[in-house]
Amino acid sequence: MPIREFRRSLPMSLLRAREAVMKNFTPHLRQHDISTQQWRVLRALFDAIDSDNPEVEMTALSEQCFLLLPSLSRIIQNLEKRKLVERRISDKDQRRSMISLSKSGIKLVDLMAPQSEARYAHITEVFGYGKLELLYELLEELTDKLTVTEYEISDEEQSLPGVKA
Amino acid sequence: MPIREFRRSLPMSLLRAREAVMKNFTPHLRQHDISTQQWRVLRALFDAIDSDNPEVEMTALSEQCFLLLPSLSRIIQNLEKRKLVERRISDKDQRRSMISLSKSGIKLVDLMAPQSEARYAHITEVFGYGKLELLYELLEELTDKLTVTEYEISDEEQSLPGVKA
DNA sequence: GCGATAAACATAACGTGTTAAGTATTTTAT
DNA sequence: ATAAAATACTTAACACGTTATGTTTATCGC
Repeated sequence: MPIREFRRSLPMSLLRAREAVMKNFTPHLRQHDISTQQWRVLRALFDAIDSDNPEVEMTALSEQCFLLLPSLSRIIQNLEKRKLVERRISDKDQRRSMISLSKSGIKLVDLMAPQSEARYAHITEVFGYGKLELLYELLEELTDKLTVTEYEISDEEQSLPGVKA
Repeated sequence: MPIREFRRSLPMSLLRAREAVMKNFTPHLRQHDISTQQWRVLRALFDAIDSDNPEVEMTALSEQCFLLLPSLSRIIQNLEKRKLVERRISDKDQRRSMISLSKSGIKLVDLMAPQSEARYAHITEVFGYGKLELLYELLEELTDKLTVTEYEISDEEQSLPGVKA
């Protein structure tokens, strides 16, 4: 008997959906020479301004943006060169970098965010609010259930943040 | 008013879910030095064996595997060096490459497929068959609806395969 | 206090994503 | 029949994903 037809695979379906969604955003981002990952960083730093502290450490930022540290390291260097973010070494701990949006960074997010929100509204309208909420819930539940049972199925021991064996 | 909290963004949710799912497969793939993309190619070529023709053209393969041609081009070169796939120039059209699994390629897929299926069964069990089906349907509908309306919202004209304006 | 360990990042290396440009065939138009 | 356009890739360039390794600073054990 043939193995499951591979076009109906969960990773592929998620990938296709993600690509379809992203195509609604990337053209606008590209007009400003911002990648989707760079945009995630800018958005996260923008959100931080409204909270207590506008400065975010690399590790915290990498978790919020779902980026690995090596990727974030390059991205911040890039954004730093373009004067969109600023880096300050922590006084208390010389290892820590405190990242924040620069003035032009804030200006850029202010400029771009409305367009992004408009595209998001478009997706919500096309797909339907109820279905979108349902999809969010399903995705979250899937992620949670797979993350919790993750270590049970790994052959080799691997570090699992948040899970103490 | 603050813009929508960015951790609840559709691309991020899809990305997190995909990552969570992939973590069930990648350790096994890595044991055989196969990337997820390489695995998609091997699986597609394996499926082709059961159909009428075991040889697949690059363009067809790229569509089936959801890979852009430049990526596929590198991947096939890699798999060719490792003697997992074979390439033959089409007699009818010298531009076309006909790709097929080699004997050792078939052996590798035969060896790896059961493990992959087992992981997939695990996911189905953990998440629930019904929910998985529902998720598939939602993802497909989302993808379709966004793909159809794609050209309406693009600022610049861009080539849209499968959509004649 | 001082050596060992850990934490916070940076760099390196390789594969992939993506756009642009190049090459070689085939088809089309005249 | 031949120049022009299209097709099927390949190559190039740059950013990101991922693992491994390096570097610096802080903390822990004694």
